[in-house]
Amino acid sequence: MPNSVRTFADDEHVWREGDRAFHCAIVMSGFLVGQKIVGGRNQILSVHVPGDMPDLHMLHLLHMDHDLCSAGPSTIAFVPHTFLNHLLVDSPTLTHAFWRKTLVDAAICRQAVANLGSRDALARVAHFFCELAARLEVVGLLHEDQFRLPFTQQNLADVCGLSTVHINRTVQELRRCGLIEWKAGVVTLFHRDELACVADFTPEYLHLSEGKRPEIHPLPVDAF
Amino acid sequence: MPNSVRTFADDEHVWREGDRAFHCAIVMSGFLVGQKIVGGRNQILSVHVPGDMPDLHMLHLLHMDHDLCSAGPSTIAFVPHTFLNHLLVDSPTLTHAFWRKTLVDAAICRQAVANLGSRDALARVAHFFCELAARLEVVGLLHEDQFRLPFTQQNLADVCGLSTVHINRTVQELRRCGLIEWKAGVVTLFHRDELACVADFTPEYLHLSEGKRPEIHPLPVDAF
DNA sequence: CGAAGTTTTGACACGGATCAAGTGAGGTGG
DNA sequence: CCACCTCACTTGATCCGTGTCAAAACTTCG
Repeated sequence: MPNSVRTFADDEHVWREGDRAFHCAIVMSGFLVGQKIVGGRNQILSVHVPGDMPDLHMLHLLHMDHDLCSAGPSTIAFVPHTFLNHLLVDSPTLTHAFWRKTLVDAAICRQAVANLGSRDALARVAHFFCELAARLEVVGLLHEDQFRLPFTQQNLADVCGLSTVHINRTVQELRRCGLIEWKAGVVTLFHRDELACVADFTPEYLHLSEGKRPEIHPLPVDAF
Repeated sequence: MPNSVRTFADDEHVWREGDRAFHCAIVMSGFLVGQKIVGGRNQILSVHVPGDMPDLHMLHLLHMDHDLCSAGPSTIAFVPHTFLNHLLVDSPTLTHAFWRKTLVDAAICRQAVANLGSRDALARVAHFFCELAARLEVVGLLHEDQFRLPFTQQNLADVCGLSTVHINRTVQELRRCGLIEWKAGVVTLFHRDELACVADFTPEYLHLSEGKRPEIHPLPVDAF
């Protein structure tokens, strides 16, 4: 694919709200977050890990409705929309794959709504770690329940809709319970099952292990 | 389109979490909500108005990750996936339109994250009314800033992640300020601009008035 | 070594939850 | 047509989770 790669420092903007994008970003390394100032606070709407295409939706929408910003240093590849559009015209399969990717992002977003609307601070933070671990595992960035996370506690506060002070106390509680460690930008999960229990986390919404999309004329079930 | 129409009473389930769907629902009248029990509470993740296709994502995902449920009586049309898939194979334009629809739903979901994460009760409720009015206006169900809403205050509480008691007080405050009226299942917005101000509502994220998707070989800009 | 940013701690304030009781309004049966 | 029941809405009192403010300890880096 034709592409140009660019590196971003911590807290550098890839797109801003209102921007019109002519390229799709692909996270090669590091983390990107979708965010927006609302009610005087910065609210992180989505977290994107390597392999994600955080602005795939811009293929069909005219203007960004939030900022896209690096959290920690990251390297991003940009592919022209024109190229992708030609690709998609020729390949229904690829179209479905891309579409599906945006649908999984939407499912993750729905889960965030559930998280913010109905869980207390401890469960929210625990859920964040569980989800991130699950997603990083898929792309091979989780090693022995351990992963790099170049976030400040402020970032985590912006994800969880909490104050930094309270995030700090909540993270300490998770540490005290022996569930996680987080220092020098590295997170370790000590008891993933217990953490998942605290978080009320189940990974189904990530739609990870679902079989491939069936052919349009489905095969008999026992063909699988 | 081949379709079967069914009516649902208040609080009847269309799909449940884990279900596999072989038809797409289209809301003909009434309201559907996507919801999920989380942390002992019922959290409404999305609200669907007539014209919406609340489970369009099930064309590509295997299992529902939340319940779909009627709020108030509603009539729903069901179209077989097999039919839609054939339609989409033949029409890239329609594929883009459907894809785009799921992307707008995702944008609305992101806004819900912002809402729950960063706004206080008053702004959340006000935002809900603003958004719903804007969406109903598009489908011609808003008449003189007035629309039918067959919700209980409990439903609204589930949308906003608040208790019924507090929803009640918040709605009363909006009434006291002369911003809304809500009785007998009919909502009236008295000062939409002021309400939008309280809610910090801007409709861009609904991506309503954006021009149509340009052709893949774009025309010169002054062609519009 | 100093400066700036991040994490930690404590004291206190407040928004919203919870609990409990009371008021309606619509639906049903006698 | 009225008595009753149920469910939604309303109100008041109290409690708790989280926010805010302010300062101290620690880190990172120039």
